[in-house]
Amino acid sequence: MNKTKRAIFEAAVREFSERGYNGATMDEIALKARVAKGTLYYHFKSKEEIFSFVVVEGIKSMQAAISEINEMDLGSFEKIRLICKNQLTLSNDNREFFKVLISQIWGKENRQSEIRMLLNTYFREIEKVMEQAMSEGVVKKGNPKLMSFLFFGNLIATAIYEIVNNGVQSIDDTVNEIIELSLRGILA
Amino acid sequence: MNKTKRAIFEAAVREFSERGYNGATMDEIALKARVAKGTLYYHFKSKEEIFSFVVVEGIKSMQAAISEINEMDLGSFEKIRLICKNQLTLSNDNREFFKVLISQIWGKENRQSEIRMLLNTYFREIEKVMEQAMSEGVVKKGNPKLMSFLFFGNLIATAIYEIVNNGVQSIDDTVNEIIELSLRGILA
Amino acid sequence: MNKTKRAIFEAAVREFSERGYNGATMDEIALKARVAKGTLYYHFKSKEEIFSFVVVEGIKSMQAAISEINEMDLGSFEKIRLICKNQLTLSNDNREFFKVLISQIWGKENRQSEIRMLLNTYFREIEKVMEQAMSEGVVKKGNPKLMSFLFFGNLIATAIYEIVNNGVQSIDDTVNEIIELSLRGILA
Amino acid sequence: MNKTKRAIFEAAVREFSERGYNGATMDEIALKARVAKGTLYYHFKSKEEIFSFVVVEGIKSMQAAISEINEMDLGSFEKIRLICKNQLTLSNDNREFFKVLISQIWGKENRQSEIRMLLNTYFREIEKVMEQAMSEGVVKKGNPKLMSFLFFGNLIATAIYEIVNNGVQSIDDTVNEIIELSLRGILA
DNA sequence: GATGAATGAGCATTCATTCAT
DNA sequence: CATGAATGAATGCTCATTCAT
Repeated sequence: MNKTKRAIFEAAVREFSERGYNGATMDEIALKARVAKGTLYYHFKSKEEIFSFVVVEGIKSMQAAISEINEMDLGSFEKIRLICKNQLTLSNDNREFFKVLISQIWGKENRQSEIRMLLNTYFREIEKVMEQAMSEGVVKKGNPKLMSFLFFGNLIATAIYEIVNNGVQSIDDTVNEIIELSLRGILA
Repeated sequence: MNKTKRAIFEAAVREFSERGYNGATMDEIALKARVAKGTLYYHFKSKEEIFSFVVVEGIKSMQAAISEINEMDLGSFEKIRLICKNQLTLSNDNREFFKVLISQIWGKENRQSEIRMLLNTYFREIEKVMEQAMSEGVVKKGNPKLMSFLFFGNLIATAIYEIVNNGVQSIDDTVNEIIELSLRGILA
Repeated sequence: MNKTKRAIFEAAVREFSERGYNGATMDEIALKARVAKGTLYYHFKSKEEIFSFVVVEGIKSMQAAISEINEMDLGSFEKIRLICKNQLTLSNDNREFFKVLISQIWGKENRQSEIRMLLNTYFREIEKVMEQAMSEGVVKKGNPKLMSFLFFGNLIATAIYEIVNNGVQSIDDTVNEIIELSLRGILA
Repeated sequence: MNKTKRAIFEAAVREFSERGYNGATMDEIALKARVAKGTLYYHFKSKEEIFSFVVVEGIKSMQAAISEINEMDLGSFEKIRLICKNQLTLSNDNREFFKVLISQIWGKENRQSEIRMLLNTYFREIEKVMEQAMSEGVVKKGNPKLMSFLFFGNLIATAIYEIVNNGVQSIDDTVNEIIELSLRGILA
């Protein structure tokens, strides 16, 4: 990705996360990227294409992080802990992108179906970890698919938590608490 | 709410959930409600006002359900179980509205801040239940606010689960599994 | 056709004839029709639709004129003479529309194919007259289709003649000369 | 004209004839000519200049053909016959260019006025032939200017005939029929 | 000679809102 | 109460032209 395209990419992430897909304007993306509006169209065919690019890149990098951990020589338990921490931190560091993602899961437009498909491959990655952990007896036997969604729900919850009470608690503390609650439940 | 206003309300919920706030059009709402476009403006001041109305009504009814349960003569544990089940079912039955809600939590617009404020009062309601449960020793001591967000995260996760694998599992089974996992954690 | 739609129609004929399809702008049509730009889209779906409407209406009225003459109780020779005169006058009176037509016969766009199809039904009308005249022995046996095209070529030639030497000769004189030349040829 | 310029010229003729002046794009011309867009501007100052170049070249070659025939040692009658055949064939062989020409006779733009001026010199050439033929008694006394326009109208009619019924009749047959009809008229 | 990235003015189209009936 | 024609600001997108390499 060359310099101009990267500038557009970064501007787009910010704009989409602030205004959502429909609220975002090409004028504003161009302004934020400090290029002329025509330049957007030199590098991308349309607003939708910029959006897709943003989403694909983002999900790619979240998956890449999981794969990396999965290939480490660690037990299932440590892997799960590490993935939790890693993904929570990642979604927090790229809060802007994450908001784009979540606000566009719903709905009937093509780009929205596309996001759901991409997310599915992401979920499958989490599922695999859960399945391994189950077979190792680390995690209760159960529905690994549902677990992967709950995991994702936690990411979203954290994102909302952050946006509603912005910055009253360190992200590290939040992450640790969430991991504890998810792993061991809330009952005394 | 008279007949026409109710028709507009219901049309609006559907339209907003299908297209999001910006994607929704007054033309389409009028069409779905089978009234003339001008009629929308007789009953509401603007698109934003219709949207607010939809959101306030929805959150109101979710809160009402919790209050009702809270006033029952039950122990903390049973209350939590009941609220879980009730809210998961409610968010599933009103999936359309729920999608509107989630897609609009993010962003800087006024209506979005307003939603976050309304949600906060909802979270506070959940928090109270958690606090009571903690003082009764039913739930681990911890951060009740965070717990209320994780609870909400589970609602969202279920909604996504439903939309992605639409209808492969009965909602009752899903609800029970989620309650188990949330209460007791995933570890073996 | 109500008042507003008529105003748009007339503005469109002028604008398209002055600038061609691509050169014409919706802004200018709105200006000429003295309505807001949005009004164009209240009455027509798109620029193409305005264009189609203009063309269909125009060809319709040229065909109507021929049909009317065809139904009169006249001999073939008189009919041909009358149709020549009538169509030449008509195309001259609606020079603006006629220019729109001719400039858009060529090319691969949908609207252009559509025009050619409409013109074909027009040509067929002329053909019928020629066929009748042949069977009555008034016109030489030959290719009636080609004759109908030559007839149309004469209309165009007159239009060009008018535009190049604008107004140096009365249209009536021009018409009579053309009829003579077409009917009897140029040879001495 | 060097190789690159010729490639651009030929690409331009095709593009202009397919899309008209305004519909044609520099991008597409560059693509068709297999050169970079900037190269167009190395060889021509602007889109208008390419267009002018195309038109001037085309009319030049049609005039050249007439002059050549005019200089032959033939009677008026033979000359007219030869010119008819020659120009009809030429306009058919360069149908693409011819379409560009006709679609741009109309309208108020500078390039369109320019075309009309160039055409006038072309018409004058035809006129001369007619005048000579009249003085020799080969052609009826009359308006030689109008005759030259009718002649041009026949070229156009043939072009339309060709485009509408593409290729159902050999061009040679069409040409002969047209010459007959123009010279001797359609009456029996 | 030739290239292609970058530009920005211009354009078709959308849509929330108004208002006379 | 209800309507729907009319509005015009806003927006996605196109494309001729420029210019540094």
